[in-house]
Amino acid sequence: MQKLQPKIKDVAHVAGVSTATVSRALTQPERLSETTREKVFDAIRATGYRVNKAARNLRTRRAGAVLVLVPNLGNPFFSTILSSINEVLAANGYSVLVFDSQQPSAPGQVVSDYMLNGSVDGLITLDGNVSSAMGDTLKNAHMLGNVVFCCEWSDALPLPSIRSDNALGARLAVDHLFALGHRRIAHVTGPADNILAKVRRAAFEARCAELGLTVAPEWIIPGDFTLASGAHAAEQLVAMPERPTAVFCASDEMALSLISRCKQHGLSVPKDLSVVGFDDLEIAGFVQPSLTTIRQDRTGLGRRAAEELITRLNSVQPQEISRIVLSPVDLIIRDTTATIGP
Amino acid sequence: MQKLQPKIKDVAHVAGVSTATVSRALTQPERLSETTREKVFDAIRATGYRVNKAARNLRTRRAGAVLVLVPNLGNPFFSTILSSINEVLAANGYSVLVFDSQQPSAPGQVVSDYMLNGSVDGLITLDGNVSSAMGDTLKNAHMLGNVVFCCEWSDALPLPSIRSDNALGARLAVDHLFALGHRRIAHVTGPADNILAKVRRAAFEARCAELGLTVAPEWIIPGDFTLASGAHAAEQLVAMPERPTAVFCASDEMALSLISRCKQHGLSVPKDLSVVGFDDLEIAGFVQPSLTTIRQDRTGLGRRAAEELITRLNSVQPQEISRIVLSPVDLIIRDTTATIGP
DNA sequence: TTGTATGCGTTATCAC
DNA sequence: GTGATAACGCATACAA
Repeated sequence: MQKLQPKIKDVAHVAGVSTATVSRALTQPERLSETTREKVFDAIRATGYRVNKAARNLRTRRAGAVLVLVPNLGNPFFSTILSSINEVLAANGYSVLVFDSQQPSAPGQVVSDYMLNGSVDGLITLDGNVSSAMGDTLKNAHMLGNVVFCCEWSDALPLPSIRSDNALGARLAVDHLFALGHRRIAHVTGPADNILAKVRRAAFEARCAELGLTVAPEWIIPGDFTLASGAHAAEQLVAMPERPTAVFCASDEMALSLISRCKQHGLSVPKDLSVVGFDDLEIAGFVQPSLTTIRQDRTGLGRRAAEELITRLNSVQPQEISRIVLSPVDLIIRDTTATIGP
Repeated sequence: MQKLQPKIKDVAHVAGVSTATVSRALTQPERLSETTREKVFDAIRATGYRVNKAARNLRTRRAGAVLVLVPNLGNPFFSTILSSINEVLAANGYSVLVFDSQQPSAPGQVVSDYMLNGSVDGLITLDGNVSSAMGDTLKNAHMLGNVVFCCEWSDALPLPSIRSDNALGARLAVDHLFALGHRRIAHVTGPADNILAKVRRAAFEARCAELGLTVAPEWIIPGDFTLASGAHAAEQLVAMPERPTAVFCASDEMALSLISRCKQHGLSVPKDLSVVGFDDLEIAGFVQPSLTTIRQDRTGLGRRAAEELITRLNSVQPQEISRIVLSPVDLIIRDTTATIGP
């Protein structure tokens, strides 16, 4: 005895009004007289009515949903941001669809589909490596105005971007180490094709140059943001004949595993080596020694990206402009950095 | 000059066939002759047509989407699982909607809405603390058959549940410590209302009893899975007059911060205290000393939960049965456990 | 194998 | 302030 989901017609019948009135009660209640409005809401409660999302979406040509493209969902850095994006969007009546861009299926294709088939109204991408093909597709469909970058970005696409002041973060790290007396500073990078890695590395090198510091080529150690690459970087570091006295890692995860691996080699942090991370993951404050790092306002990044998108979705004619919002970063001084030894 | 999104009618016109034929080409291409099928696909390419999801959903009464309810998206434990859920669902043509149950809005209400208004076809919940009200609502709508638990579960709802063998995990931990000579073993629990915490604690106590070990009440230290609570537990531990020689933590995060805090108090792990965690987060293998822990197959949990749900969505009449799938756990012996000192 | 015609449940346009 | 009615774009029962 399947009891069918009540529809707007059933509510109208119970309330003794037309379907149009029920619909209005749902979408613009202020336009109804108080008495009919209450009649309708009573009927809605009585019938257990829920609006059919598909029908509404079809009619209004809106999805009430947003897609978030995440590079590696398993990374806690991104999932925290996703959480705050979810919070803001949910509060504004939007559902959140999520897609991991690490998946086998071509992400650009998938994302375009979501946008073009009306599954979602907009896109927040935490992945800067979006294909230009995707950009073209969305542009042709006049949907490029509903895309916002968060954290990462692409210089090829002139879109709003909410990001940390990565260059400042790198400078803060270098300045801090410099002030502690360090003159031989290494840098563990992120993936070569990652925009964050590029910017942080460039700023690191520029600041070192400004301070008159020489950075030997071998001190630029390639990493990829992962724990494993941090450990690998440590191996290279300890093997250097003239070891740097400090290292700036482009991510906390690399910094943490680098420190652990250095310990295994008998190197003491910060006595023998000062280490600065980037991100300020929660665990950075709970390890021993606790990690000096550059804090990113992850919650703020997600929140502001979501707000930016909502603004654009609400505007009649979304502009394809590359508004850049820089989120502040802070140097969090903990226990992995110290003045250089004798 | 907004170029309107082409519809099925436009494709039909270009291909010189009826709209029904175009629709069939999309949904059951094998039922068309090869020539017309190709004509249609050519027309689809030519027009840049994409099916309108809302219209299709309205017509088919399906959403092609699944909701995943996550308690604390920011927790890497859950986000890894979400990632593998995403992978399986995407491969099967389902979109993934995500909702963080930590949000202010009443999760049960929100989840029910998603299910009842047709936004999603099914639900995978990683949160065992779903309200019974939600259960009732879904049951009334005959939608309870499309819900699957993953990791956590609720004894009040007879639903399929993909979970780790938590009791075995606790036993493995105790047995390992016992074999190393430990007789005074403490336990840091998860939140009191969490089903995983309950099961792990009960199994811990039961195994200790079986082995003839006494567990002083104060050795059961309340935690809540977080880093902060692990540090707090460490404080209590070091303050004990007759300290246990080993501790089994209900999560890796608690274990990691407990170890760090103990170090600050001059306690050496594993010399003065052996520690076993639970989860096997990736970082457990990258800290120094590396963490002995109980591995959960997070990827497998997510994958199997997704597969279970898909099976049920494909079945004509989903059963409301409480099929329990136990995912194996493994003791991963690393460096935080050692034989008891003299 | 293909075409015709109807309806999915809602909102928007127009009357009243 | 409210009601009748026509779309929204697609999939399917039925015909051919």
